[in-house]
Amino acid sequence: MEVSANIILGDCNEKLKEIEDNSIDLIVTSPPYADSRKSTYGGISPDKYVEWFLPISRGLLRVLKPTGTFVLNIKEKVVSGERHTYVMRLILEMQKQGWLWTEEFIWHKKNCYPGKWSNRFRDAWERLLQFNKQKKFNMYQEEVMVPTGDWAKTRLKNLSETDKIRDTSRAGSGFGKNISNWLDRDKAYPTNVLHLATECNNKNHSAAFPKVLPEWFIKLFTREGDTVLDPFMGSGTTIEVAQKMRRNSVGIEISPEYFGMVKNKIKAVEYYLCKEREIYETNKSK
Amino acid sequence: MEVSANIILGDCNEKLKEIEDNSIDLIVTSPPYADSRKSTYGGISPDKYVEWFLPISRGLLRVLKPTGTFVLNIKEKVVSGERHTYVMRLILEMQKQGWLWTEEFIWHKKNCYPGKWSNRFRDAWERLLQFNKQKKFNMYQEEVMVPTGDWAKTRLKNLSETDKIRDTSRAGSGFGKNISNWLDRDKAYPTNVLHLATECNNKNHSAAFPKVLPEWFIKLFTREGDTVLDPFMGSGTTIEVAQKMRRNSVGIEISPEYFGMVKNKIKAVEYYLCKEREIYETNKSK
DNA sequence: GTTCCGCATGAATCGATAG
DNA sequence: ACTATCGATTCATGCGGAA
Repeated sequence: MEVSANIILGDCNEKLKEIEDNSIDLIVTSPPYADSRKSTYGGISPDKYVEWFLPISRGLLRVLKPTGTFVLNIKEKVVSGERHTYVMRLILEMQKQGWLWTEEFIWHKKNCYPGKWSNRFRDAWERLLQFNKQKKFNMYQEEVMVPTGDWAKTRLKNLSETDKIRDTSRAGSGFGKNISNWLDRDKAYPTNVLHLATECNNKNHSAAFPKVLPEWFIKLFTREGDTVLDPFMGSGTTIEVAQKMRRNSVGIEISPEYFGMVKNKIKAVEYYLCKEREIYETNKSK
Repeated sequence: MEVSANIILGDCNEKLKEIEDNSIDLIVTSPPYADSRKSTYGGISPDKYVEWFLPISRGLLRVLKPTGTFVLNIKEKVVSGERHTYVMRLILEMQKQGWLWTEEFIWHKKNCYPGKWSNRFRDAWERLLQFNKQKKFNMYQEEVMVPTGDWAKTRLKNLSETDKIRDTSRAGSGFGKNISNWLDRDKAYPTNVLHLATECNNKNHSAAFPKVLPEWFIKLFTREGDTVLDPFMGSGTTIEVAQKMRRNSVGIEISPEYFGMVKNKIKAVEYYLCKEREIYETNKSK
C-alpha cells in the first residue's frame, strides 16, 4: 500500500482551505499554547486564544470525515496565580460550531520537569480533548489493549461457585459479573488516563510531544490507508509516526525551518518504507 | 491541644448560615455528582447542577478565611454520548462570585469502574479543583513531600548530563543550572496528579473518599488547630481524618442515617486521642 | 506475626425495550 | 418523539480469614 505524506508550508487557517471536505480520518494536534512559542506564532494572548482558534476549528470540522475524530492536546496556563479559562471557553464555543465533546483523556507526564513554586506543584498532566462530528465514529479499541494487571494471576487461579455464574452485586450498584469469562484473557481495555514519559531528545522543537502519543491515537482511531492531519505540524512527530504506520498524512506548518526539517524526515521514512516493501516482496516471491 | 468536631444535621445551604464569616481554613468536599446518590440528595439533573451549587459556593466563600482553600472533588458525567459541561460552567460562574480557580489536581483512580463500550474507555480520573479567595494562601508544601522513587534518581542522573551542558539562557527555564541540586535529595515535591484507589469496601457509603485524599489536602493546607469544613459530610471521612490530625472540624449532612454514623465515629476518635494524650503525658512525667 | 489467597465491591455507560 | 427502566458489559483493590 502506498501512503502519501503531504506537508504544506503556510498559515494553518489559509492552507486548510486547500483540503477537501470530509477527507480526514483523524486530526491530532498540539497547537501553540497561549503565550508560548512566541517566536513562531507571535504568542497568542490567553484572552484572545479562543477567538484565534475558532476559525481553525471551523476549518477542521469541515475537512474531517463524519466518522472521524479530532484530538486536541492543550493545557491552560497560569495567569497571575490563576488557571486561565480559555480551554473551557474554547470547548463551549466549539460545541456551538457543531463539535461534540466526546471525551477528555488525561496525559500523565510521568517525568515532568522538577521544580518548585511557592503556591503550586509541578504540573504533571495535560488534557487530550476528543471531539467528534457525530455520536458514531470509528474506534478500534482492540488495537490499544494493555496487559491485565497482576491481580489476575492469583485471582483467576481458583474460581468459586459465584464466580462461574452471573453474580449480581447486593449493594444495588447494578454491577453483575461472570468471572469465568475472563479465564483466557491476558489483556484488558485501557482507561482514559495515559501514562507516557515525555521525550527530551527532541530539543529542536519547544513543544514536541512523545511519539507514543500520536501513535496511540492513530492506532485507536484509524486503519492503514486512512488519512491523518496535523495543522500545527511543528517538528512533525505526528506526520512521521503516521507515515511509519502506513497512514496518509497531511501537515501544515508556518515556520520554514520546521518545514524543512520535516521534509527531510519524510524522505527518510519513505526510504525506510520502500526497503521494507522490497524485503516483503522478495520473501513473497520465494 | 483540644480539637472540636462539630457535626450538623440538615441542609447544607441552610446550615452554612450558622457558620461565622472567615472562620474556616480548609474546605474539602465531594458534593453529590449530577444524577447520582438519588436516595439522599434527590439526584440533581446535569442541566440544573450549576444553579443548584452556586448558592452553596457563595456560602462557602463567606465562611472561608482569606488565606484558606476550597478543594472540590467533582466529575462530569456522560449525557447522550457527550461529556456534559456543567463542571466547566460551574468554574466560570464561581469566578464571577469572586473565587480564584488556582489549580486543578487530577485524582487518578487506579481501580476505576469496569465496563466496555463501543465509543469510550473506562473513566479513571476525577477533578480536584482548588479555589482560593486571594492569590496568597496558606500552603505547607514540605508536609507532603514524597520519597524520591528510583525513576527519579536515574532520570535525574541522565538529565544532568545534558542539562549541565545546556546553556541556561537558551533553555530560559533556569532548570539547567539548578538540576544538580536535585541529585542528593531523597525527597521531592509531589506533582498535581494523585494516584489513589477508591475504597470500595466502605459498606456505609457508595462513594467514600479514600482517607488519604482529605489527609493529603489537610496536611498541605492546614496546621494543627486549624479548622476544616466538609459541607457534604457523607460517611464522614474528612471529619474523621481531620480530627485524628488534630484539626478542628465542621461537617454538615442532610441524611440522619449518615449523621448518626459519624457521631459514633467522632466519639471513637475522641477516645483514641484521649488515650494518646494519656500515654504522652505519662511518658513526659517519667 | 507475616504472608497468602478468596472474594465482594464500585460517583459507569450503552442500547434495547417498554410506557 | 421522548423519557424510564433494565440487562449486559468489565477490572483492580483491600479486607479478612487461613496457613
